[in-house]
Amino acid sequence: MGPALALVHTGRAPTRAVLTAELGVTRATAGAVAAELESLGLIRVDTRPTVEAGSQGRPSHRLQVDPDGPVVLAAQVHADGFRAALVGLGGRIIATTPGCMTVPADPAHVLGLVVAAGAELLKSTGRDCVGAGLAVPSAVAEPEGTALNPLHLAWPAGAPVRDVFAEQIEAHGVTGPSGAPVASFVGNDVNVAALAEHRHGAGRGAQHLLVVATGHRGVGGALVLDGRLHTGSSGLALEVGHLTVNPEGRPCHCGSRGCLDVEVDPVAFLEAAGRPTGPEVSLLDSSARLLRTEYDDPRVRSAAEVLIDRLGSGLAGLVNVLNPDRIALGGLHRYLFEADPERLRAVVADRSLWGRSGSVPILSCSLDHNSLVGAAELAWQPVLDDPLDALAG
Amino acid sequence: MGPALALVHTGRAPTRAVLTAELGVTRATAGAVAAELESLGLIRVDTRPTVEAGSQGRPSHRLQVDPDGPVVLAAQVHADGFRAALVGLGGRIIATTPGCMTVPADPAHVLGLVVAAGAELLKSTGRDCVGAGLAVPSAVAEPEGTALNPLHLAWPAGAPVRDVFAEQIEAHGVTGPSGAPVASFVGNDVNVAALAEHRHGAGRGAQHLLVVATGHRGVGGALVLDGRLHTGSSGLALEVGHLTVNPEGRPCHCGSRGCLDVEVDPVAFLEAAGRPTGPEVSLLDSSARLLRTEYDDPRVRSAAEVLIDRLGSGLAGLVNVLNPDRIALGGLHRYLFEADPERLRAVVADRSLWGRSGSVPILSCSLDHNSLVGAAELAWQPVLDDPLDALAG
DNA sequence: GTATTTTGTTTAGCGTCGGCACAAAGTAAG
DNA sequence: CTTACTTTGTGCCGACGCTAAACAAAATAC
Repeated sequence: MGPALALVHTGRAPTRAVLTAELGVTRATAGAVAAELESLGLIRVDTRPTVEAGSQGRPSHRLQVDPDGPVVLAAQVHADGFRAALVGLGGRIIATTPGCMTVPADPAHVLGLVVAAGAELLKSTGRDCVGAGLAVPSAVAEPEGTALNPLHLAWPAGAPVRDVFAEQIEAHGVTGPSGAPVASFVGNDVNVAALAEHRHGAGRGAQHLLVVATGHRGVGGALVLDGRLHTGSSGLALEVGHLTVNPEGRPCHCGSRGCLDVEVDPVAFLEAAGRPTGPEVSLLDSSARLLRTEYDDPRVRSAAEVLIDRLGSGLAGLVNVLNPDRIALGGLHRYLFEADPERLRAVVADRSLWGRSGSVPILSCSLDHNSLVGAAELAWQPVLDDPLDALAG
Repeated sequence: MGPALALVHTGRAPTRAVLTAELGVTRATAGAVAAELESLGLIRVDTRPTVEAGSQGRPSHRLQVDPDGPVVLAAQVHADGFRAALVGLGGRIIATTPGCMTVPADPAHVLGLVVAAGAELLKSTGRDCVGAGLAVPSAVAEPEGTALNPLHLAWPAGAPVRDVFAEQIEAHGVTGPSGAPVASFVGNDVNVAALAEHRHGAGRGAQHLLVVATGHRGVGGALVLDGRLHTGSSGLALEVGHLTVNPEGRPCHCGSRGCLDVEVDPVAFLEAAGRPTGPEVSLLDSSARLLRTEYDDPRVRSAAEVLIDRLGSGLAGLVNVLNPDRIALGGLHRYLFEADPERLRAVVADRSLWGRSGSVPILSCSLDHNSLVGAAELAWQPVLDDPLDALAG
């Protein structure tokens, strides 16, 4: 049954006829698989006649994820607080808490709060839960599941986030249909956001998707290869923050100088534009506002151009190494790109080796809450891989 | 039957019992698969009693590739000439031509010579041929199969090497058991060398293997992910030659300065060591000799240390992005590494972000003629994937 | 109204694999 | 030397999943 549910999940199998073609099996087999998924309550077959212009033959029934089907619990923690959501198949956010602010606290406390919020959502909606996923702003070492640099959270380096999250899931009674605590997964926020963008957003249809994004501080990268996240052999791949993008640049805590991490982030931008870098929470937002509404201010524009050139230099280096066929940008990088798309495209093309790779399409991330949806993707993965086993076991 | 032959090919299935465990099937199934492969003439079952100390139970028969089985034609062209070989399963070189020198000439001429040499080997040995592979010192664009920068060969950029190679295979009557011309494949020399090292050399058992190597001029990189070559979405990944490793370095033809390509190659080394850079053909060999026999010369040592530091800087950047669990070095990089292994390891560990990734093991490439064996791997791949289909079709 | 096209379903049959029993070939212990 | 035990290899049977093929259904084309 393998990848059939994934095809419906990502919208690549709108009908049984397409599913048949995508799976490379007979209509009989595809029909049986669809019936099985329907009996599991995961998908629905819409038998209403669809008005499709210019098509001959018997109209096909539409396959769609069951809007009343099971959900997964998605959680995100970041510097300022946390958010929990319930996410269905297809990346649909069924319910979400408002963004909650917290003071820094130890992992068990913060994850307890976010899991409690998610459990509350489950209770109030009455949905079945089949998994849980968490996105954290830190590299996550595999296979231990520890957070190596949760600096923004004031957590100790090496905090065992996977285990703590699993404990909280169990403690708050987040159980699946079988009554046992659901399986839980933890990933870096940019990594899982890339997964979400690949399946439901700006990365749909890309073979190799590179995502680069900033949060309030620091730069993250992620790579989706043939539909799977590339996290390297110990979860630490795509640490792109310390590519050199300005040989004369400011020193970085890593020991080098001119790193992407310190050269292309909201602080660097606001300083270059001569704006205050006051209360931390709004650095990204105020950068975005500046780029969108005051781009005719010469200081803003020239600051943006300098940062665009440096970002382009970093992206070109990544293009030479990874040869992706699409790039999606998030956070400040997205706003810089949208301020002057052609400039960034030109810099990347100019500094990457092959015109062909240089012309790699660059897009903005297109999903709201892509880290939440991505955390949910982690939790959905076992169901996508083997629905029968994941729901029955 | 999938990966069974690949397990024998790479030495991971020495007996049927191990094959059973590796495939995760029953003994009955594994035995049937082995019998099938034996009937195809690909492997042999050695029933002689093997002396294995300390093992209870019935001794197992050894599975080995059939030394008299079919071969593939492997070809390599480089700046100075070419070489052809016949390679059996297991990466065994059955026969090889001596290295042949040529003057630069057009692709059809050079590839005609190398294929003719290979055809001659086939004729003189009387072996069955089931495929052909070619390694070229140039990026190969996919899916076109064109050589983008065959500078060392004095070929035009964009030369359709795959088509030309296939034409020469057909023209010289290199046919398989069915009588049709064998399938042919072309790859970049460092890429296919990485494949060979992963399967039969220094990369055995690695999950994600990074290979960096120099030839006479220029730097090449390759990445093997979960046993498959990562060539990016258009064949141009791992162009590592233009990583910046020396911000104050010499200008590079790519427009930047201080690129790995010009900072860590034989010319840069010999110049730094105050040695002549005369006749092109021996630049790599004389660098190697210098590093092995005159490392107590202060100028040699200090030149080597400077280049080791720059190489380490480039490798650290790649480690941060790719997070491999092993690195294998070839060409000059190998000799630099062997001159002072601890220094290179220390630089890589120091400049990569995580101590854990920093401690990634670094090794020397260990196969003779790894590009030839790698070219053969390309040709073997269809047989490994589906022996029945590849040999019967 | 009839033919054509495409989709969906039913049935029969084939091949692959797992489970199981049994045989084979060694070591370990008496 | 005999017996017990462990591990490997093989033959048989049944469950399962898939394909092929025929049939049915629902639209358009003429």
